[in-house]
Amino acid sequence: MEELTATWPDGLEDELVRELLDNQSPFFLLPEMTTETAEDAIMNGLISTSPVYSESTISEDLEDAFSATTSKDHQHQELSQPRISALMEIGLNKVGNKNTLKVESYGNAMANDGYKWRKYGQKAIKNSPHPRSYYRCTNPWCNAKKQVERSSEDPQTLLVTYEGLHLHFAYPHFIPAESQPINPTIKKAKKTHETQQIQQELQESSADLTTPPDLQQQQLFLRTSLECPRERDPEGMVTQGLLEDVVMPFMIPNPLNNNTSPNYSSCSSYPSPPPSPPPFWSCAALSSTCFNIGIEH
DNA sequence: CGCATTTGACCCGCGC
DNA sequence: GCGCGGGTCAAATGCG
Repeated sequence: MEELTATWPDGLEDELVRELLDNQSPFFLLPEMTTETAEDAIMNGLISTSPVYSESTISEDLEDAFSATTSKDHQHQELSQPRISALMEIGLNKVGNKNTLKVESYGNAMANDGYKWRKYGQKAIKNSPHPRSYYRCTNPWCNAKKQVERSSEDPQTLLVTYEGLHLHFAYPHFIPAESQPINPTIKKAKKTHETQQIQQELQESSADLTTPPDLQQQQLFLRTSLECPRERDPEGMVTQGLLEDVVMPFMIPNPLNNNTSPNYSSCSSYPSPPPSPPPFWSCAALSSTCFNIGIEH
């Protein structure tokens, strides 16, 4: 992946960090920011102008921030110190090999983070009066997961750990447009078949490449993302972004309107074509990233 | 009826 | 090897 980031336009990585650190960024709307203000930001295109970042860029940034002492590159090290303090300030932490973002928020944003999750387990946690719930993205070809538990220190604080990608947002970029097989009228009965078909197409589309399949996908995604990073849906909403993929749902508890179409607030709009994510977040390739969200009432 | 949630069982890694 | 704890599975159940 390093060779991938080497091909990126200059400043792309730092821009991500700026977004991470910038409280004024539409990606990090402050608690006092009203939903209306958030809508304005969205409608004004502030959010939609975000570039697309790679999984490695994000994780490496966070990695840099939390392992400044191991930074080899001097220039990198210079960046790391302000990154550390600033990232810590907005609540970025690291849990094990995962990155944790602690964001002061408001309301029970976790109840609706804009994605549709299916609960697949709940466990009592030792030394904690509160159980931990396990959720998966309802999209069958999305590996995004999250864990939600209540903080033992502050019962009003929910600790949310994200892991994996909302990769389904990227599939439109993997799959050649003419081969997108999804018929919106076909429902769940064909889910398994469709999943296999997409996987097969993914393989076929990259069959002539010599790099490993995973890297092929990432490269393909990166390439298409960079070539058309402002792809918009018919409403003019951007269908790509990056960190807001995960973060934005918490910063805007009620994205635009809760009563919009299910496709808007849910990633479970499969098997219809998936390029209609919540419009202001992304198909970001964000992997193994853990966010720790503090909810305050 | 279809889908989501619940919940006990099971699996696996880790420490002793 | 064994026990423990975290993560996942899957049948049962609930709900719209």
